[in-house]
Amino acid sequence: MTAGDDTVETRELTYFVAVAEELHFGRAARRLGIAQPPLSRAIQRLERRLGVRLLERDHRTVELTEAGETLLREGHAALAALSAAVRRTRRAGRDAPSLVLAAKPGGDADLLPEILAAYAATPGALPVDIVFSARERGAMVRDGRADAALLHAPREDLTGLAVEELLVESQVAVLPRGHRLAGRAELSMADLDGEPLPRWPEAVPEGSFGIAESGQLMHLVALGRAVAVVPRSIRANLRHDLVSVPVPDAPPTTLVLAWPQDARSRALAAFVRTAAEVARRAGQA
Amino acid sequence: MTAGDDTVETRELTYFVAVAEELHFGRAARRLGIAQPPLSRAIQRLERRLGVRLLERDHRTVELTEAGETLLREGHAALAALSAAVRRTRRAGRDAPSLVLAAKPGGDADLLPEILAAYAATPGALPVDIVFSARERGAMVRDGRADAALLHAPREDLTGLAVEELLVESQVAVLPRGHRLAGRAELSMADLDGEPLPRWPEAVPEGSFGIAESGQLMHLVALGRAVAVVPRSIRANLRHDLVSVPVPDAPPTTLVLAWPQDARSRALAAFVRTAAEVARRAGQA
DNA sequence: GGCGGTCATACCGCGAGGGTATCGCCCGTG
DNA sequence: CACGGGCGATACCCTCGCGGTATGACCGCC
Repeated sequence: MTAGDDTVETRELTYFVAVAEELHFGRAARRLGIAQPPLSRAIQRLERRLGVRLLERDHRTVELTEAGETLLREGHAALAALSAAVRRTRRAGRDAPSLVLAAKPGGDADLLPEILAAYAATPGALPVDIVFSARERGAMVRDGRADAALLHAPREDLTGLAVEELLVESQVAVLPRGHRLAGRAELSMADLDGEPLPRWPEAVPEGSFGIAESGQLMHLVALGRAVAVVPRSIRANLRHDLVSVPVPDAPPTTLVLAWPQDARSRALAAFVRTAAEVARRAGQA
Repeated sequence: MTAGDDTVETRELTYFVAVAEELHFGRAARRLGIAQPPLSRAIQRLERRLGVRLLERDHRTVELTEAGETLLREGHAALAALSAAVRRTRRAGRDAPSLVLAAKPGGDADLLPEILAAYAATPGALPVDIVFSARERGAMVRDGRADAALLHAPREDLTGLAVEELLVESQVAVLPRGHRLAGRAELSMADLDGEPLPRWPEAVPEGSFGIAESGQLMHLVALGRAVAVVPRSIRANLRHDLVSVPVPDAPPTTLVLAWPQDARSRALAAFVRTAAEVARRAGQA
């Protein structure tokens, strides 16, 4: 009876998400670049179509209903899937196809050069564009900006991605050369209690400066403002004024190659296979 | 420069998917309930907006370009996410909230009654609606028709779902009472070579009748038209004219409880916790 | 009690989207 | 080889959905 049309236009959904995030029709309308009345009507129409009240609006305040919270969360995901589809389609239509790999500077455990060389030797290999990003790599894969990314599990969220484990790495603490613990042969996490944060590069404490890049982090460590616990492979590129000390009881980090779980590209499959092969060889050596 | 509008309306995407699946504008238009010319224009507009050619149309034939295949695959997923969002929103707006659990008849390893009882005893428990389906359970969770499902790994695809393992089960062969192998204490997969299919209930061979329900399968077995290899828990409900024989070398099946990986419902979380607890206790007993 | 702010309503104009008719092209066929 | 049939594209028209402006209804605040 109420059933009606089961489809929701992306415009309507975009509008709703804006209002749900702003909780204010006027601001949302400005953000969307339209006037407020059409926005009000669009939301009403959407509510009518879904047969569900999404926003409880009092003359003073706007708040989400249960259903509204659901649509905000799920709708956001749906819009992301949609723009990912668009981005991937655009990329697939380019005349010069390539693979985009998102990596973190210094976060490749030095495997990348060998992987790239091995892949380039593969028949039918595409050019590989490396994009560096410290925090957005997972999102870049999910939204189609990148074909694959090197991520660190379990530090980074892998939901929605297919992964291939490349390397399990124990962790080391990075300390200034003169630090009281710098001479120790190894440390436990307990030894580091009370040391200045950020202990984990990506978990930026609220209110502190964001660490966008490992160079910044290392700089902070050198200044005695922080202590970092990072995968041991970064030891190869350590600044001369820093030392590393193994931390056996820190949970090991796994370097993984991640890609969209429903990807079908032959080139990507070959790249993944090659990377796994290179990592396996490196692990044995 | 070409950038233009980054948004694609769901109607356009639906249209494209129809054409891409039919590979024929006329048929697609009929399926969509519109005339052919507007459909042609919509596709052209979409191509213009994306800046990519999606369909190579010769006066005789229509075929997908690389980009078109990408958009078909990804767009399909995006539309699914969208209708899942709508369905979940509608359900969240119902005045009588409940949990919908998809199960397979006979596929609950007899855990379900206890799980339901334990959950119902939980403070704030919602009513649980059980929906039976043999093949669609995973899809039902993905598209929002169900909040959770009991699935059998690795037989069923779990991508995109969060899961909790409930029970690892070894498998048994189900045979007619008079079968030549019925007296054996155990069997290997090799013993079953050459036995009539379907060996696996969900893998329905092309061209045979679909086995929609385990009663049908058991009937086929009783008629000597098939041999089934299934989780051992079904032994409890076996027909009197059938016998079961352990098959130790068949890969074990895991009964898992699966739900959408980004679900946030408190009720669902409680249900999952309860189910895991019940399964753990049952496993110890 | 006026004033400002908020969301809803009224009314209007335009353009996107759908329909019909037709074209242009190619192929199969007698 | 001429012709008809089937296909997608184009031309043209019309409707209605969407957005804009103006205004209303309601409320809290100075």
